[in-house]
Amino acid sequence: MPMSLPSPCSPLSEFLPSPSLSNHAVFLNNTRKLSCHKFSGLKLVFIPAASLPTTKSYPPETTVLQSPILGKKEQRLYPKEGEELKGLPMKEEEQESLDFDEKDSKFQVSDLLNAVKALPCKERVDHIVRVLDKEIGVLSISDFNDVLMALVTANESDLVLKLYSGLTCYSLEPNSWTFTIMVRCHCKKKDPSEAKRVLDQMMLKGFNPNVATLTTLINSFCKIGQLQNAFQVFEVMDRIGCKPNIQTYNCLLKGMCYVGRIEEAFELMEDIKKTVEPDIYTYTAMMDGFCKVGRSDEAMELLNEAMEMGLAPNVVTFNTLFDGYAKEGRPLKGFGVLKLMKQKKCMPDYISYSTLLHGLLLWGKVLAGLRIFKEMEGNGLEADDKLMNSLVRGLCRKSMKEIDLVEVAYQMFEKMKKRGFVIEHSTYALAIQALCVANKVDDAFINLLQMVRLGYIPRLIAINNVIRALCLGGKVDEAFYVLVLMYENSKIPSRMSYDLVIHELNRQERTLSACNVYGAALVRGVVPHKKPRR
DNA sequence: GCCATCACCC
Repeated sequence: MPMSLPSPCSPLSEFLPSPSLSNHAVFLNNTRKLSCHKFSGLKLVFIPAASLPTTKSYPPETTVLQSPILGKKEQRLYPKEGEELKGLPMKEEEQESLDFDEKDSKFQVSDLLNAVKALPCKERVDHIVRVLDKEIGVLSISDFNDVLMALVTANESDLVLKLYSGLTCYSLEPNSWTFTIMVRCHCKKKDPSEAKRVLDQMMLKGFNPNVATLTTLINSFCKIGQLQNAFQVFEVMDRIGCKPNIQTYNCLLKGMCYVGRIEEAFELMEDIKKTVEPDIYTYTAMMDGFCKVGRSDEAMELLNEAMEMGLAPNVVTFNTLFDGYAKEGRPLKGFGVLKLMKQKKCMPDYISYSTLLHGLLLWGKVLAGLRIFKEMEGNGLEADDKLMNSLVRGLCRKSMKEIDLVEVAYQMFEKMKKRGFVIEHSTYALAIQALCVANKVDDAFINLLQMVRLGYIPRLIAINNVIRALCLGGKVDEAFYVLVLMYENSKIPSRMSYDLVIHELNRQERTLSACNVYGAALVRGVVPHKKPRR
């Protein structure tokens, strides 16, 4: 029986998350990173007026905006001593509410706000930065909203909260739009519960939220797996007669997939088809759901269905499939996806290539990976440090089974260093391990020294690998040097480390040295199994 | 006015 869309008449429990989540694996792959916002370079900080280095006095609760990126000392919000303040004269009641110590202070943002209002949303913050060294003063709630909105857009949630909490200081009453902004702000901070409280407050004041606001909140709950709360908001929507749109449904669909309730999500999708027109987001979300649980073929079927419906898959749609096949252990399927993608005139992007490449490397398809890497570079997409590290690690891992590859791996590793890529600890570790396996003892030794010089403390297993390789090659002095290097970096070698060195010293009949090493071990609280030969 | 999608993990 098809599941109907939740409404106040249908039992909510059908849509609520099961008490124990059936698919924990889903969560493992959902550590998402915050994307860099256009304005992330902007850092606006509040400085308590009380701490401002000025002879003018400000009310203790007053804070001013200051941007560290302005840098210059001259760019500030408060006037220089003796400087004439610009801006409109303050209204009587504002002066009253601000409770200035000096009533003749004029703290204005009117100029800023007027200029900001004239700008499109996205450019507002830049402008704020530019004119922030002018004084600030608040006119109306809608001006206030404009500043709040600009700051939310600029990912300055904390700043928004501070501004909002000072609202009453300026004798301003929040209006519908203020509440909407605050809901968004809390959602952006991944705190939908707080957003819900704002929503309740908003409705208590007689304002009705619209579909965009409610969808934001639903999405926020879904993103942290709180489907029950998401559906509660969905219910509110129905109650106030606000019609959900395709975005709303897509959020719920995604939420269901996120908590592993794939079948229900699929049923929901079928119902969406009956209610509203699904879009490519709907399909992509469902495909992602299938992919995340290892059902990429079904995702591919959905892609075909979407295309038959005349929906144009985008780069995200395809990238979802790359990831699905990669996780499933069928990374070569990615080549077919890549081909289809190009057929559909969809340009693969950085994520396409890196996902495919990671998948190939993960499953040992290193040569195929190299091919993709070259195609990627050929398309003008430069691999970043992380991807390069990953590629080299993949090559190293593979080269431990296919010794011939060790040269390719090591060349790439050295090329990375030359090009100035950051080499991660784990990359050094794997390179060293691969070099040991390939019996390139000197290179392994050199790289161990190099990584220590870079401030990495190698793990015992890496240390012992190198010590073992050195000892096997008779290079016991170098092996001993590794021990010393460890002391110097406050890392106590293991019993195994000492055993290897003592054993080789014994073999070379360097009894005195063996005794010294044995003694050194005891001093550090390690009792080697191997004893110096008498 | 404001709302929805994808990757790297060593």
